[in-house]
Amino acid sequence: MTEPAHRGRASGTPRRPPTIHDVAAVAGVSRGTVSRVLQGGHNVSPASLEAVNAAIAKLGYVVNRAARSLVTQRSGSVAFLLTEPQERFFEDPNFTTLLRGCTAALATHDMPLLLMTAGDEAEQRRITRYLAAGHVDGVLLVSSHRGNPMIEQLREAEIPMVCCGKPLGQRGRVPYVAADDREGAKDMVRHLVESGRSRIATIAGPQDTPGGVERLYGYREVLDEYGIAFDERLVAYGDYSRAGGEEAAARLLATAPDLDAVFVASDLMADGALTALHQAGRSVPGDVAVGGFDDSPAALTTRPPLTTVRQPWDRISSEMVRLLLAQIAGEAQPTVILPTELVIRESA
Amino acid sequence: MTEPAHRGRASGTPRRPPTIHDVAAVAGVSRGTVSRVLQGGHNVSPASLEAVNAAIAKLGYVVNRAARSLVTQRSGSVAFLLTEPQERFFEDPNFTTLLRGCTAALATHDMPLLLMTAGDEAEQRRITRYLAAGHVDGVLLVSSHRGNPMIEQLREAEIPMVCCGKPLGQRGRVPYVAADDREGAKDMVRHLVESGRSRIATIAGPQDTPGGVERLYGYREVLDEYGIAFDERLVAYGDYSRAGGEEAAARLLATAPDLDAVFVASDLMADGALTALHQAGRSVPGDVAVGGFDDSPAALTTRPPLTTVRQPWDRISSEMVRLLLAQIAGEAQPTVILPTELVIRESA
DNA sequence: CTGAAAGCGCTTACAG
DNA sequence: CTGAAAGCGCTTACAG
Repeated sequence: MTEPAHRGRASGTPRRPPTIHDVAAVAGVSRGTVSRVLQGGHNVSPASLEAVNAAIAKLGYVVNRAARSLVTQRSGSVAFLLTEPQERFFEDPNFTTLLRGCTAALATHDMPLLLMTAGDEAEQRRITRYLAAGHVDGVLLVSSHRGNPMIEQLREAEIPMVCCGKPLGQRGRVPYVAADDREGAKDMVRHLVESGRSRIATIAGPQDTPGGVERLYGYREVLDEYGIAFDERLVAYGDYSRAGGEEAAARLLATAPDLDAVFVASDLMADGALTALHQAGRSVPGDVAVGGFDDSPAALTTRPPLTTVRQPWDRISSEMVRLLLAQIAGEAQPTVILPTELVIRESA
Repeated sequence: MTEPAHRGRASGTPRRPPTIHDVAAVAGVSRGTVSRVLQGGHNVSPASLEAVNAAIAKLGYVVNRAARSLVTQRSGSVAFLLTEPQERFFEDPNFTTLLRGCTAALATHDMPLLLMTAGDEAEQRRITRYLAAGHVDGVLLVSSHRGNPMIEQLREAEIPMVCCGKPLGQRGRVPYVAADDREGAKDMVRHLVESGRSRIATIAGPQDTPGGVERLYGYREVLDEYGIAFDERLVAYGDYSRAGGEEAAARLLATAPDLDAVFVASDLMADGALTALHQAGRSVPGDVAVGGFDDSPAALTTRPPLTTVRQPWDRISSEMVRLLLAQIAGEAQPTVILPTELVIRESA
């Protein structure tokens, strides 16, 4: 058996990892055969296969991805792109759960995740350029607000992409993965009605986000179902933040002091609403039942713990990765809507 | 002026971005000259420089990083590596702040960040292999617990690396960036003493983490400073979690019911301690002063808001990136210890 | 200051 | 099933 050609490595010289050439020499085959083994071992004799694998193990060979990328025109990596201002994103526990899930799902395929945040327009341009240049094979896009210009640009560049949540105001069809916001909201509001509440208010999210729109639709639909008249005074809007929820609840208390339940479109806002209710001297759930949305960690630390709607983040992330990889492989994939789950705790 | 050679692009054929060859053709120079412009424009005549830049703009040329990497043996990217079990990491607001800061600092240098999490041993092996193969130019390592095997392996592979927080139990010197835990703790305990507290307890972090050890040292040193005898009954340990802080506080209340202050080694644990104190009927800061550590978002939502020690996360992340890039450039860089800041609110 | 040429480490038709 | 060879898009001495 031939020893691998030792590359010179004077002290100070950075060590060079073994190449396919070294593996071929040790295994006694051509580089083409080594490459075929790397590609799955088709059209390779058992003897060659074994020799190559032994050589790979012996040398600790790892493929040079840059070289592979250069010929395959694939990077073997995927971008996780945030188009929200960063602060917001990193404060939202939903999003960190999503990031964690996507990293894990991609690791399964030995694909690294590039984290990119496009907070302002200059960054959006820089990143669009980067992505359009083919530095990644696809993009996992998180953008909750309507009219994101990057989506259109990425589509024009024909970069495989899947969004988290339905992208609002998009002409073309962009595949996405989302929880069933409307059904989730309906489950919650039905629960409120069935438990005897009659003056049910809602704190909706921003109306340029899919969750803001859909959860409000769900609320209205259940009211219709039960023949309850819709009352504008029972609707307030928040920005998904704690402070926003607190202010919205205070407004509701002023316009509709007789409310006996509030469906809040996020747990963070629900936490804020709890504070406002508390300050107004209303007990929860005695005087007012409160339902949240997300089942975020915050839902467990509020007093009382929040009854809420669980979003299946683990599945959302794994489905996003699945759709993206399929798209990269050239298979068109339909959008996926995942069911939510009503989690009953103490607040409603 | 010569038009760029249009590459055939039948419908369905993926579009190929322009290459250095196209730029050279449009600019009327050789590919070598285009490359020189890309490298900074040294040894290039003003006329050529201008022609090349115009061609680049006209074609929307972006360098192919895979091709560049192949020859430079540099990837132009950096890994952000987590060796903690993922769940913990993503729950800790300090860490998400760190991740955000590093992404932003690297973006400045047009370097993407690869997010990798090595939760178990299999993942550690896979990732060590990946990194040792030279797929990144350096590693930003977050690992708070003693005796992380990856650090040693990465050192052996001679991969540039900087840790967040002092890596405990490392033979060789690994450069790191950290807040001055001990001084921060001393500031807090001094504040407690100066405000008239005499039975000052502490809830320390795990003793296999630098923050756990150093903050406890700081506590003891200030006691010595003031000639206060150290009392073991005034020390409890937690795991940096809310629940851990609550349990530790309950234990302290049992062993030292006369305590009038607690220095807690993290805000999350302090939040838990507040709950325990509350349940025991102690008022804060009336009966017991509580000091935290981190100045995390949670410090603002506790009741009362937490007096705490701010860690300079923005600077920690930018310094980590600075050290790493210098190391990649071949310049040895010393460890950096950053000052903390006492933030006085209502709890102490 | 500039061009021609070698070479980075792979993959992939193409012959055989 | 296998090897020889071309080529992916760059960078970098080397001459001039």
